[in-house]
Amino acid sequence: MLNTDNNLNLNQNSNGVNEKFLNPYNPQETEKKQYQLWEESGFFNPDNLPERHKKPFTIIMPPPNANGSLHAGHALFVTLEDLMIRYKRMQGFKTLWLPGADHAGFETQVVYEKKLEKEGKSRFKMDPKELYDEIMQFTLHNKSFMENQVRSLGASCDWSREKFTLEPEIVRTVNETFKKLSADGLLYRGKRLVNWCSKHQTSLSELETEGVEKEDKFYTFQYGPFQIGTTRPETKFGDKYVVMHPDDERYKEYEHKQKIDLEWINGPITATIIKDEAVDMEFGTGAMTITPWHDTADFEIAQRHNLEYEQIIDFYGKLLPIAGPEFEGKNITVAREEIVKKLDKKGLLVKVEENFNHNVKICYKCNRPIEPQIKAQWFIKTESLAQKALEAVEKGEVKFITKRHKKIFKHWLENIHDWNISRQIIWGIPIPAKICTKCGEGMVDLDNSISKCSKCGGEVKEDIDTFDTWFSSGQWPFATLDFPEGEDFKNFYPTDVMETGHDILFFWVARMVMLGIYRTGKSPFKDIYLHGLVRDAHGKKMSKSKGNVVNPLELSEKYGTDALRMSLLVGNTPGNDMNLSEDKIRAYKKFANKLWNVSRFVLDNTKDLGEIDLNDERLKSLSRSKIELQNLQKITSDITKDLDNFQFHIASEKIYHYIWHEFADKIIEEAKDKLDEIETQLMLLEILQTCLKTLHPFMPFITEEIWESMPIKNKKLLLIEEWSK
RNA sequence: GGGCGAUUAGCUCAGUUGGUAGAGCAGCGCAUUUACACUGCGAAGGUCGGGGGUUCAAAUCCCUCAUCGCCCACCA
Repeated sequence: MLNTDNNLNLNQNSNGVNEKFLNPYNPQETEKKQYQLWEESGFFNPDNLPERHKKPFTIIMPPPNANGSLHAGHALFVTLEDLMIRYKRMQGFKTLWLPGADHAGFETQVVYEKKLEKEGKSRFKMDPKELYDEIMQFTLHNKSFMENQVRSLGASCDWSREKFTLEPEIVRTVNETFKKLSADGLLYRGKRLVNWCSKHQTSLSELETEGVEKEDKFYTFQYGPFQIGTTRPETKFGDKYVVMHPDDERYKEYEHKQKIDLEWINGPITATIIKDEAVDMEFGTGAMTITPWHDTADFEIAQRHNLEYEQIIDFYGKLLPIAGPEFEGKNITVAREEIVKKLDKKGLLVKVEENFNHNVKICYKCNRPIEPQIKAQWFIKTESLAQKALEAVEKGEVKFITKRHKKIFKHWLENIHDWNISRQIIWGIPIPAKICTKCGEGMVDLDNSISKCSKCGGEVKEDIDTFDTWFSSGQWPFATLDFPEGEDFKNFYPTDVMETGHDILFFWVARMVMLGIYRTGKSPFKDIYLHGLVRDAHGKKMSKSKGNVVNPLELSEKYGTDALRMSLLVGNTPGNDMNLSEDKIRAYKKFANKLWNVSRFVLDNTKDLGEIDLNDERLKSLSRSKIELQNLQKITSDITKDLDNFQFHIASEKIYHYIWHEFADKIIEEAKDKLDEIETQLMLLEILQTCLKTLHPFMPFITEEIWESMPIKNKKLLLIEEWSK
């Protein structure tokens, strides 16, 4: 299947140019071969790098979710991180790029549930253990698939150190953090209002919900002497508090905590008047009733005044017995109109306004409205953690490449809420805790040794919830380096660059900084490079429903990985979204071809030199005298500066421009008249080898392939060649 | 309700300390025994969203307006 002529031992070309250069550049063949050579060389592993590689440079790879194929965003991060790693490796750093795979708790469970649904099954009818094992199989299968995709994008990461988020060592670290948080008083189990998704049957963090504008009917009801407005009549069964602003002149005759009798949905009730400043006097009538169990704002009011809470809606979105026999068990979506009808009949409906615009929270996965519910969950007190993270940013221990993200980051940390880390899903790390069946007390229990409640002595049961994925992945940088005792932790922590998508700045980056400092005392990384979203050619967000999703592997198959990589680098500024079009990739395929032909020309016309030594005195004196070589030096030094400043979009364009419009268009054209001069030949070879080195981090495959044919003595892999100074 | 980003050639985007506007694609013209048709070369194309200001000089700094997009926020 392989064309052996193109594969082996074509380095010595005493009788003319390599045969392989007679054909156009063939990325598919080259890429497989070169990746294998790199991997077998062992140089992806920092321990195997030559002596000169001393100072560590580390990137922890954002572990891709092991639940599907890679998308364009993955191709982008692999390209950016591989660029940095290859550049630093050539510069002589002891580079570690640590790959991983994420079980991606809720994400994967959602993917798997969809699969189950298609097969007519439901997770709620399955044995939890069986379900877990099935998802594990599914994940491990995808994991190896995903790893090969990362390979084919050219990632020079150390596979020997690869970590999976559900490995025992990772789980141990995560559990210990949980315990430490508890010991330090930063963890509590509280009955708090959580974002409940009735479809997925789990609570979600603030970040896992989305706010959307929605038009609803706005109802005004007569509630005793008051008129109260609502968009959610179905929650009103339990409303027995009517709240107004203490300064509202209209209601000054009523006193705080005053009781009044009134007629309501299912008959007469006694309501209590509450005065609270949270009420907006300008809105509606300035009076409202509250449903503390199902509304965040109401919950806070209720807490302030020590009011009673009642659950109206169950966890499946159905009304509870409190709604009375007429409504009990009905789905809230159908009950709403019926309740309005009933109130109307009783003469309590004042008016209905159509098209009332308001914000509602929805589940970011299924877009169903979130039903706030009170539930006992584990919460992390985030304030002190956030404080430390802010200090690290202030002191410059963590730097943002895109300064606007520093602002966004700080703003979020300054307004942080406590973090609910309990999830009611099976696919994840089980929370190592016991819950008292009597008083509800939660106790952290890593070694399964607690058998009765520490507070009331009651029976305990295991907590069946799992951790929010981000709680464990927030510890990724130190967990993967075998914190606290491992050699890797001592050598490679803190890491150097965190490169990831700006969409997970809060989800992940902020949590890593907080938890990293909390566990290790140091920020887990020094520089944060955030990339934007990869959009389609016209700036539209890629989505399966729109059918504009591109598969990076198909593109790399079609145009070559190097071309794909260049198209993701040129003109892509840090932090900003980018558009990816096939036209652009095609342009860099042409560039690869151009370089291929340049190399053919140079190699074909420098045969007289034989094999030369890179330290050849002739090259050195040439560098001092030739204007072309001085210009080249200027270019490479500019590019070095750009790379150091994370200006990859500029660096990539510079090398592209130089090779095509300087080297090929001018230098080679002018050299054609004096090809018989040794000096000319030396110059061409020198420029070519410098171009290959400089271009290697951007386009690793073709440069290594050409390098293989360079007539250079004691040649190493280009992968570990020295970066041109 | 706050905050942020964008607005540059027909399209998609670069342009990091202010110094006569750049790339890819599309379109136009020329070139076919050559390193390269998976091509080369050349030309064309922009009052840098509007208005105002600072400056010898502004796409770049400041103010303001407009349109689009994103993020954050417990207003029934």
